[in-house]
Amino acid sequence: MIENSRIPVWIIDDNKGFCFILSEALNLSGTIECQRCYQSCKSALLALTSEESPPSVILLDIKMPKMSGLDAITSIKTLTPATQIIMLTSYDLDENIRTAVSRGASGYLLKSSTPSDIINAIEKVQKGGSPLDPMITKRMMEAFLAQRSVENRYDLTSREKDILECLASDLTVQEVASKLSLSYFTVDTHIKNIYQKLDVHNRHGLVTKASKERLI
Amino acid sequence: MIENSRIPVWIIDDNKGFCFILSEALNLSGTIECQRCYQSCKSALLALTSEESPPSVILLDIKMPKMSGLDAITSIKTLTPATQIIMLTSYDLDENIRTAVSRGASGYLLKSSTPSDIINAIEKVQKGGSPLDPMITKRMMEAFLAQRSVENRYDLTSREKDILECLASDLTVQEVASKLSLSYFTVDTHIKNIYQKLDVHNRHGLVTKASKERLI
DNA sequence: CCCAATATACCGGATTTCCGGTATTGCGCC
DNA sequence: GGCGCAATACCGGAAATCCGGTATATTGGG
Repeated sequence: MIENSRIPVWIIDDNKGFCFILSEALNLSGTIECQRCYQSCKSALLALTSEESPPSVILLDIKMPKMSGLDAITSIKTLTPATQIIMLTSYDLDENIRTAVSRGASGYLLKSSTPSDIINAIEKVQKGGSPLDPMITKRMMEAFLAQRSVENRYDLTSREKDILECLASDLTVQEVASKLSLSYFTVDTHIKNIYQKLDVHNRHGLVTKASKERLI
Repeated sequence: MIENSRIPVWIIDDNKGFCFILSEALNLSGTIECQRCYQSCKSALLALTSEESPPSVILLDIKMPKMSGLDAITSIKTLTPATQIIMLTSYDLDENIRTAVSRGASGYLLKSSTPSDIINAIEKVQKGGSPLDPMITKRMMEAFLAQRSVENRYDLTSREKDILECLASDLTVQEVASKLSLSYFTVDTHIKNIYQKLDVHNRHGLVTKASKERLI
């Protein structure tokens, strides 16, 4: 069963030379068997529909003539859902990454990766992981941080967030006070503090800012 | 050239009986030649990849085992972009319609359509039209209307829209007045009218409502 | 030509918000 | 134990908003 334990992999990339070299490298690893290389999505999809044993992992380029690798993801995932897809491409545009991940790609590597990076990624994905290029990881972290909600961005306390919530949903100070079982004055104080933190000076400015920067 | 002028059509629907009947009906029309029926997307896609002469029009069901007709649209449009797709399905969920149209379907009929409806639709799509079930058309109109922006939905006058714009961007009544070269009282009057139309009673309520329903 | 709608403008009183104070309690941390 | 911070609470005056009036000029359509 030693040869059966090797992970079956296909490569879809219109660069024939790249396919060949990578294929050789993968096979040298001992744990991976690169079975096929396709230069177009169409031929690969055709093989997937007729093939009785789909690969465990597909390495997929984005920029290819005719059908883009991004579009191929959906088709592959529909035809053979169990096949894991790792994008292996030169393009690191945020939009491409988002699209790939949302369509079902499990990993995203850049072509600047070394063969051993790719081998690691294939093994990782086989274990249910999501291998990402370190550069991509960094970018995702940044995006994640950038998405911090207003409250966090402005260091609002949890109580202040409660108040903000109420203020956004059209209640008077008095109403907020009863809703949260607080004194009118307490709410007033909180509001003053929120205004200071968000650098606004009235209710509509607050709502506008909060809704602009997402939240509410 | 008489037989060549007939429009080549395929049907993809897992209901074999339905395919057969419809196929007969289409062929009786004289203008249409129903060449193939497929009971699954997979077999149809396979045929499309190998076939040298794809059909002009495909009638496509949504609910099918394995691959949904909705998912097939993308693949068909990639493989043979010139092929027009008409959805022919029992499902009239808005979400399905949106998906189908966004993925490239040209028409959307319900299975309650008569054979002559379907024949008309095929001929219409061949001429570059977008045949839609009357029911669907109605629904789309409603959605279109529902998408009217707040101002339109609430019949705001153009001046009121100006004011609303300013109010949303954190200005006091006084500031709005100078910005638009109006008297404080005029702006105040407009605001009263806007409040009445939008059924709110204060600035933050207005901003909240406006931003919730898009705008700003 | 008149009417309805729109835009403009004004008044005054009630209500709400804004803001700068002050103050107490509790909690975690050095 | 003291310090800082968060949460609670209160006061009062200034400012802004809300609202129900009233009123005039313009304009487009029947």
